[in-house]
Amino acid sequence: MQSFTEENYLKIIYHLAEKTNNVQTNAIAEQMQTKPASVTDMIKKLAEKGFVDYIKYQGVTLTDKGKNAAVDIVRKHRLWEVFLVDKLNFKWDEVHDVAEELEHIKSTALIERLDEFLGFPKSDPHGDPIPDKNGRFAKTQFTKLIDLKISDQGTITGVSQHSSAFLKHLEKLGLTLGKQIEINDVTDFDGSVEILVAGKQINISREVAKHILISSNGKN
Amino acid sequence: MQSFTEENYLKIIYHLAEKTNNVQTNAIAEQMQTKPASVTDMIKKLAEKGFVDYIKYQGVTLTDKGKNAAVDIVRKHRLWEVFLVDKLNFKWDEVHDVAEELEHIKSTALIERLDEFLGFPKSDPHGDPIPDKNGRFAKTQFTKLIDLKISDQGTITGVSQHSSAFLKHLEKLGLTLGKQIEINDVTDFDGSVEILVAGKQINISREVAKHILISSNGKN
DNA sequence: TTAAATTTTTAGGTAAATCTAAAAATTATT
DNA sequence: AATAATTTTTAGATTTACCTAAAAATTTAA
Ligand SMILES: [Mn+2]
Ligand SMILES: [Mn+2]
Ligand SMILES: [Mn+2]
Ligand SMILES: [Mn+2]
Repeated sequence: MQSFTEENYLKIIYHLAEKTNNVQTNAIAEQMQTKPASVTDMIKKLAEKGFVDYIKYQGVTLTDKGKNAAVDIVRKHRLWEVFLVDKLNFKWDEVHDVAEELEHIKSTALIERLDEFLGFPKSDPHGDPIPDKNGRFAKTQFTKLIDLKISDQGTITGVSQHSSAFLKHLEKLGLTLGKQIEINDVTDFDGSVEILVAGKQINISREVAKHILISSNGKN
Repeated sequence: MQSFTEENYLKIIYHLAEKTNNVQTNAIAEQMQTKPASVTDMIKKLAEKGFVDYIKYQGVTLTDKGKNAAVDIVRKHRLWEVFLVDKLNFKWDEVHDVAEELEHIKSTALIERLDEFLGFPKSDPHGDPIPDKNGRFAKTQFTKLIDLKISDQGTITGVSQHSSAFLKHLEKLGLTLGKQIEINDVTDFDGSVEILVAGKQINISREVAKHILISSNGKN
């Protein structure tokens, strides 16, 4: 059984490992909003407990045990987010912080019954996949909207940024999960993208386009 | 904002204060499963923060601020218990420990929406009243089953013991909330009570009868 | 391939919540 | 009222998760 803090470290290491194999001390510190020295302390502890493999100065990688623990927390986080949106009418930009707390509740029975109550959802309100109780989930292959070419079409199926500000902005633009879009033009001046969504033509910045994930379903 | 630990102290002091006005250090220590010396430390802290009035060697009483904080935690605890039983099909003997964790989640929006989702329940699975968002609730007046006389009738509306062992035992005997009972006899030998419930005559020990709460609705 | 910049670790300390052992105050009993 | 028993507090440590400052290792750049 891990502490609240250890769980947060494991989850953050897990997410960072999606990008780079060896996760650096500084990267963890930044995510945990703490100092590198504190991270080193915790890393040693996690290594001792068998959650990570650690070589001094070389960063960490999760062991199987560590990966399982991390995926379990991710599963809880995302299931609670579904609960908040589907059952309690939270908006997709309001759920993250509460889920950060709820994910640490320790009860296998609770999370399995919650999963059932929600109808075994496959993805959370931000389009992220929800691991099943064995930790398995489909690693969906998304394209970033920014990488599409003119006249490409697709469906919005995820976002790679979960800040409330970003999500509220998307909401206002009508760019929510499931929406069909088509690329009309890319502005020379600032690289902003003209897209067609729900019959309307709108312009979104490069920064926004970078964080919208599309499942392509048309002429490539 | 109080810590997890402070919240537990406040809740326990609140419950102990339902019996005696001045709550003793040792009583708190027993409930918190900790040592009296630790309790003294925490009491000082709570007094400094204005949650309790404290006179050395005289025990503590909650201030209004402390009472409000405690009632808020009780409200959360009981609402989560309702959620677990009504929505996730937990049994009434399975909910307490999980609710002990859930009660510390800090989000006013969450608890208000949960309350609404549950239909603003007035009592929890053990018959305990749920404070509204202003901390108000009816202090229901119960009689202990043990205090009833032969031929008295009533409805089971609560229990004053929440251990899983006790609740499972009641379940097996068919003594659940809402059940009508009538006192048939009190055994001279061991003080055990013969009661009529759902057409059947059963015998319950004094110990069990002490912890069943009845709202009388018949010949007194 | 040195020197500079960056990253990471060590050393030494703090604050919160706990503990044990012993001292002090209160309450109960003779 | 004196003594015994109980309750409560103090003193001094421990553990966890932090911190700052400085040293050490690694990486990058000249
Ligand atoms: Mn989230
Ligand atoms: Mn999410
Ligand atoms: Mn309970
Ligand atoms: Mn209850």
